[in-house]
Amino acid sequence: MTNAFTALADPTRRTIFERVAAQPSAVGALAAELPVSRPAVSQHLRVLKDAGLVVDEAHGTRRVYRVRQEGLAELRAYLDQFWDQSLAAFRDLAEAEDA
Amino acid sequence: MTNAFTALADPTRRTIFERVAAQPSAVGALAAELPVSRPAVSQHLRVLKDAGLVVDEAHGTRRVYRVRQEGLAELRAYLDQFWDQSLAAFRDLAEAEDA
DNA sequence: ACTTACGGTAAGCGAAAGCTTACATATCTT
DNA sequence: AAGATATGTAAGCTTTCGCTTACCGTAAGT
Repeated sequence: MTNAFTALADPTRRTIFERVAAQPSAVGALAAELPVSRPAVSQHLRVLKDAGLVVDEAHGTRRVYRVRQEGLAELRAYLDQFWDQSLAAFRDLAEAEDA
Repeated sequence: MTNAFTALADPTRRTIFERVAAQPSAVGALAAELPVSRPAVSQHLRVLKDAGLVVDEAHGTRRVYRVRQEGLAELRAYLDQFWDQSLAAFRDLAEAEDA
C-alpha cells in the first residue's frame, strides 16, 4: 500500500491514473493520448496495478484498466492516520509551552 | 502539491515524515534514529518542505520540523477527487452495460 | 488456417535520485 | 572572542527509473 506513493510520484504515471479514473480505458487508447510509447504505458500500468491502485479486465483482445477503490481508500486512511497524529502532537506541544 | 507523492515515495523519507508526524523533531534527533547520515536527513526534509508537507521553525541552533496540516489536507482533497471520479465512471459503466 | 490487432516482456541506455564525505554558516556557551 | 553545537550545501558516486526498440503471446476476423 505504501508503494502507492511511488506509483503516483511519476508525472506520466499520475496522468495515466487520472485518465483511468475519469474513464476506464485500454492500453492503446491511453497511449494514443500520451507522449510516450505504448510499452511505456503498459509498464506504468503494471506499477499502478502492483500498488493496488488499478485493476484490469480482459475485454476481447483489449485490457481495460480501471481504478481500484480499495486502493484509494487505503491510501486515504494512511494519510488520515498522520492527520490525527500531527494534530495530537501539536496539542501536546501547545500544552508543553504553557508549562 | 502533486509533488507530495514524490516526497512520500522514498521509504526513508516516509519514515522521517512518520516520525515528524508523531512528534515534531530536530534534524539531529531524527538522524540518530535512522540508518542514514545527518545530511541525508537534511536533504530529505528539504524535499518534504518543498512539497509543503512539513514546516520548520528555528529553536536556538536547532531547527524543529513539524507536519504542515494544509499539505496533508491538499493531498487528501486530491485523492478524494479521484474517488468521486472513479465512482462516477463506474456508475456510467454499469448503466452502459444495462443498455 | 492466416492475418491482423492488441498488449505484455526483455534488453539496454541516459537521466535522475539518494547517499556519503567534506565544507560553510549560524547560534549558544563560557 | 573563541570554541562547541546544530544544520544546510556542494561534489561525486552508485543505483534506480523511465523510456525506446525489438520480440513474443493471445484473441478476433476473414
